Amino acid sequence: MQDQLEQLNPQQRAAVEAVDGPVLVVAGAGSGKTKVITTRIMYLIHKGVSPYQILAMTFTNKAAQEMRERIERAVGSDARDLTITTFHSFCAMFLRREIGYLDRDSNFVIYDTSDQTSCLKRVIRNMDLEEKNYPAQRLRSRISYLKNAGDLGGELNNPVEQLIYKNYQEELLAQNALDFDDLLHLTCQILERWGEVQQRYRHRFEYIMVDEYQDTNQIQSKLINLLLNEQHNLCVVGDEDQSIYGWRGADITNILHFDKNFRNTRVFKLEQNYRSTQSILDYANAVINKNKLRKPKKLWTAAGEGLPIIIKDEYTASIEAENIIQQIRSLSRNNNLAYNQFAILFRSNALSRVLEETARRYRIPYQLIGGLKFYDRKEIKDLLSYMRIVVNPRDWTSFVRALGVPTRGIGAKSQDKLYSYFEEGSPIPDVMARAIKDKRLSGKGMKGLKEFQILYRDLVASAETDKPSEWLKKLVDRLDYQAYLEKLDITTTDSRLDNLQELMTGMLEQEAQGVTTLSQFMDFSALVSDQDDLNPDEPRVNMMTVHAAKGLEFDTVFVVGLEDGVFPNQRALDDNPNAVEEERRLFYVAVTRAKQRLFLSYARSRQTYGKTVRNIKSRFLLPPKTGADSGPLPEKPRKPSPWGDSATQQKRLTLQMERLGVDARQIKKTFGKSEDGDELHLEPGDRVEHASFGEGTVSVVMGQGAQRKVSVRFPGKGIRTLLVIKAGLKKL
DNA sequence: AATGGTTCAGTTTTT
DNA sequence: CTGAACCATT
Repeated sequence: MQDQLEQLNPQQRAAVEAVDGPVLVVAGAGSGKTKVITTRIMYLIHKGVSPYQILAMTFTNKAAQEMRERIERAVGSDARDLTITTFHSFCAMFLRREIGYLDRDSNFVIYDTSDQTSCLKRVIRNMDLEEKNYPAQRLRSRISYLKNAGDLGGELNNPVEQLIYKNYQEELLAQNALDFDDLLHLTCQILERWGEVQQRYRHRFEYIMVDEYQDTNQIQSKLINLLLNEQHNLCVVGDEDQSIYGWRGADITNILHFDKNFRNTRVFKLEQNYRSTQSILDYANAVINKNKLRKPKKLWTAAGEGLPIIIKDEYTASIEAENIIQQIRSLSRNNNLAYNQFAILFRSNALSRVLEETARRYRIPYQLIGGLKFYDRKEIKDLLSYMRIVVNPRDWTSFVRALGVPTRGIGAKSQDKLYSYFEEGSPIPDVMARAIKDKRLSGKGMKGLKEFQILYRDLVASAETDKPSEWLKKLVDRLDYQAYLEKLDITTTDSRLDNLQELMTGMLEQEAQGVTTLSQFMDFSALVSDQDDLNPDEPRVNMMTVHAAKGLEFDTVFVVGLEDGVFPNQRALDDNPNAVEEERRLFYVAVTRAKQRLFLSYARSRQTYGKTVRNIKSRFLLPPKTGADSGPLPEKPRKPSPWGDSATQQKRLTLQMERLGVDARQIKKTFGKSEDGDELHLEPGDRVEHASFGEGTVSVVMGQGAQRKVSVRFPGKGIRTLLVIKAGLKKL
């Protein structure tokens, strides 16, 4: 333990050792925040606190997993009893145990954003309202905002909307479903109303820590208060300058007023930055200094001045993109930087198009992070909808979806008829039985419904005996889902089938971790994001929104589209000064992602929604220290082939061939036997070594030959799925 | 009921 | 430029 403490700087160490009472750690960007939290937890364990009594809340699964693994590496199996989870997972687990207090069934399903929208549409349809006057998506986000801001239902504009809201909640109840926000609300409700439950949890968790506290909203802060006992052993870590989720109900005053809300708060400021050069930090400090809603803080580094920041004024967005891609190409060559050391950040996803096109044209590999989420994809949602009605026979939203995949001759009118049975309180199996008995549907629809009924029975039976992965395989076969996808759109079938394979892999991985029921898998799929899917070892340029980049770092960062109306966006400019401050914090987050090089650019004109728009440069841009806008960096003399040995060369060629769509067998032929993934015999449980991840344990093996893939659990890096021929694994 | 063509509105998203 | 929503066919 002494070792761990000595690795910390004085402020970090003080924050770690201050274990009792309320503690606020103001952790600037790149100041070693995760290290402080994990060391603090180890320190608590070292001092004799039972891991069972420690709770750490994060916002993402990725953060939670990372912390758990860091601690596991240091303290071993003691880490198992720690509760390190996201707010939503914590509440889901809590409610599976305790929702009975509210007279509700613990088999509830969790509705994601698109389920919520479908459910709202059902409600609006039931109310005989014009759907175009009440756009379900807009209402969904308003309702969600109000729930998060702790302003339950009171602030909707008009009586009709309030009624929609009321009916929506009733519909969720009838479907035995909770939306993301309800997870938190119902948890708080139970803790508030039942003292004995609250006592149980308050005594269980003696020490509570909250990560990214600047992003908590009212309901989350309320939850923490409900869990906290009279000792007030609460440590929150965050940075008000990185609060960028206000539009979702996050309340920056939670962190700004923390020391007022808790008397005797000890405050520790982490201002030493271990990520960026001094020029980057100076720029970042100057940017954020313009904000009023903050407490003074100044990042510094021992790393030295570094390269100047470069600001570029471009005529058009395509020229901007072109210059960036060329810059990446030459930096990569001259400084021997792999493509994944670069990131291009933008304010909104719409800006990514021109960058993608340019990267493709120059054959620079890239990966776009964010966009459509894995579990939001049609093919995934289709199959999950079957899974969900098996687990929860009241999930009408999923039932309707499943009925339409593949099409069974049951359209809106028939759905309405079926719904009338559901409204009377029948669960889905009864709805089907009654509709068939009463002959409520005509010809085609009746046939479809009968087939569905049999399928449903079989799926329920299969769920009781089979492992989730076997269950899924049966489902795909029974639906002849591949044929359905081909008929739907042959051009997308391949990628959709890949996604199905991915779903299968995810399921096998979960099974390897002890998941045995569909219900457990469903919670997992509802509560993960695919931020975890960011593949840092692939040598590809990263493109993402600034929101998606939070918490990440890259050697070289390009921030594009720095124009008034784009970044800051128009909405913020039309709104109040606080909105512009949030945009500025977003810009601050963007620039603090860079370790060595930072390029900022704006274009005088850009295509928006297919129209050419002229913009002026962003009010956020400050002149760089060196004065005038600089040109490209002076190029270093070219080094001889930076790509090293022939094995690396071969890997690169393989990658390139794959990108060009060369058949796997052909690749195998080109490189001979050595590229056969079967050569290296691996099975679950094997220990392997990877060049950048280090040692890990194989959890799943799938596919054959050149396509053979393995999932490996690397402590500290999570589970990675790797192609055997590409990964260069060494068996230990 | 399903399909194909038209019009129309639109940023950011940890769960 | 994109998807969602709407409308007119079969």
